[in-house]
Amino acid sequence: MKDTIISLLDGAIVTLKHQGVLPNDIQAVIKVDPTKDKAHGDYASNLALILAKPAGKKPRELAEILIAALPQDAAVTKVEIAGPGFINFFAATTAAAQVVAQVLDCGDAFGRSLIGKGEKVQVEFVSANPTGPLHVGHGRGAAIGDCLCRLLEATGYDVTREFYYNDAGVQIRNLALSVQARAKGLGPEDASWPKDGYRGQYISDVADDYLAGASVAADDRHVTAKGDPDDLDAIQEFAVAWLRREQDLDLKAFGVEFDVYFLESSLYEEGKVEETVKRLVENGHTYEDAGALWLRTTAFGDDKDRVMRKKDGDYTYFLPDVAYHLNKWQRGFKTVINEQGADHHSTVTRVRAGLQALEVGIPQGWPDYVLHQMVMVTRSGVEVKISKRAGSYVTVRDLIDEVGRDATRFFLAARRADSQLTFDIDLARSQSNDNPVYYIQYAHARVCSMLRKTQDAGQDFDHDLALANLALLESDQEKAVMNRLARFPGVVENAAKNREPQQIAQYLLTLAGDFHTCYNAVKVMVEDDTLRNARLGLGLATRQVLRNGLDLMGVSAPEEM
RNA sequence: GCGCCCAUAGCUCAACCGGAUAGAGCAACGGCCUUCUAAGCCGUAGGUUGCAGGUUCGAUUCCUGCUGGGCGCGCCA
Repeated sequence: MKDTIISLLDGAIVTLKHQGVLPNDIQAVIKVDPTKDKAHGDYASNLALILAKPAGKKPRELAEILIAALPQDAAVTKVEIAGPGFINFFAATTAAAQVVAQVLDCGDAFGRSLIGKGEKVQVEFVSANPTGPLHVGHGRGAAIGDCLCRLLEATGYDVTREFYYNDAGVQIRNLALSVQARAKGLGPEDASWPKDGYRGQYISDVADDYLAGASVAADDRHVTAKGDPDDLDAIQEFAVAWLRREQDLDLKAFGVEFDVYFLESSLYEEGKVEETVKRLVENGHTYEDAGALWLRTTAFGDDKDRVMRKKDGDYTYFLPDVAYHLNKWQRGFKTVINEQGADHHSTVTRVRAGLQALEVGIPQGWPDYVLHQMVMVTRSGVEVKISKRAGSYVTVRDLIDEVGRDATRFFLAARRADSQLTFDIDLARSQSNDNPVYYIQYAHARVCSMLRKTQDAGQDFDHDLALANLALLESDQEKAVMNRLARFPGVVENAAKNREPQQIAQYLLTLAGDFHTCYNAVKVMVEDDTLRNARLGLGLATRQVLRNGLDLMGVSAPEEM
């Protein structure tokens, strides 16, 4: 429909250029948008406003000329000029109703597109170090990152989900020391407890399993405990595997799967870190000062230079980061999106600067970042800060256990990444109309119920009869639903392009609202076969889009509630 | 002090690369279940989009300055 209108307007411009009414050199990107207010018709274009200046005419006057030159089309019943010069189009019912046929025809594919042309995209998200269970912040990253991947897949990209983690640094040593302390019967209150040791209950669990000689299997490793409390390296190996498994279980419970787990240690083992240093030094972007090796990142927009190699000879985290991203580039990812907590935003400029200094043709501003702000969890209006499992933070699993996977995913992905999020446990777990997840799922279940009812009555849905009678869907409420359905592909495209998963959540809420309104206004189970089937067709199309949208968020679409 | 992000109804949040009268939900008030699931619907009320300027036909959206909040400013990650 939208495309039809664009081509009509295009036709008008061509005609007017021929007639000399419009200058030939005029270039216009024709924009047609669905209207917010149905008094403005179904679609509107600001073309006359855009062209007014180059055409040397007043907007409303130009709008009149454009309308006069508009080719006839059965899909458009009325065209009006409104406001400062908008051209409003009223779609014929039959034309608008075609979306129902289209949705039923496309099924799961409705809303999907090939915009990405199979281009490889890598999305790195979560990337938690294996030092504890995943916390809410990781949860937000997981929800946003996974939804983003689903959006990119739906728009035709070849997506790789990647999880990067450090399995060897100072913090991992700290983990091993903490487990060792527990294995030796020490607690945080003891004088010899490691400085900055991890205190959660899970540390004791790891220690117990280690002493018991347990085996753990994670996605990318399998380790059997040695049981010797004096062997710190063995403890470390076991602890990392144990927490990798723990995080695997967190992610599994959350319904997120990764294609690649990338180990920071592999960059050292394969000499990638050394290579990166060498390249940076050769390019003349480094210098030594106070026993450390520095990279002149200020030459690439950073506000201070950064240490690459500490005076003790170890590298800072920053260097493997650069090596890792070089690796991504070398794997052929022209588009890489890093989903991270905004508390790490300072790494963005740094990593990009390092990549520029490599001088290997990586574009400025590569890779892309999606940064999410902090999450605060509240219960009964009070911030929740502790969890038995992890000690000082709320875990993803705590939330899933308490409010369920659907609500957790929805709540964490339904807000813009760059605004702070308050996760209200009471709201998320309430089985009531306060809860937006249920509002959407209920709409889906309602259609399913409707379908069951007709089947019970021996009035099975007649697909052909429905499609032949879509013109009967005449009420304002039905039209509102149809117009909403028609917008879905555009919303998906936009959400993917802008990397904004929350747009899907928002869309689903409005679609569910349109549907509930329609449900109350228009009865589906009527005697008239043609009418009943047409309406049922609309219901089924709505169900399909709700399902497709929920699937993009990784949220289930229950058949009954 | 410097950098990044945010500020929209009493509360939680939307607003589709600048569009028409800024929208939902919750909370408040008034209605709707012998009829497809009331986890729903209809109606009423609620706003100087933090403040002050600027850009233009038009600004919640873009720019500048301020105020308030979050995060960061390690040879930690």
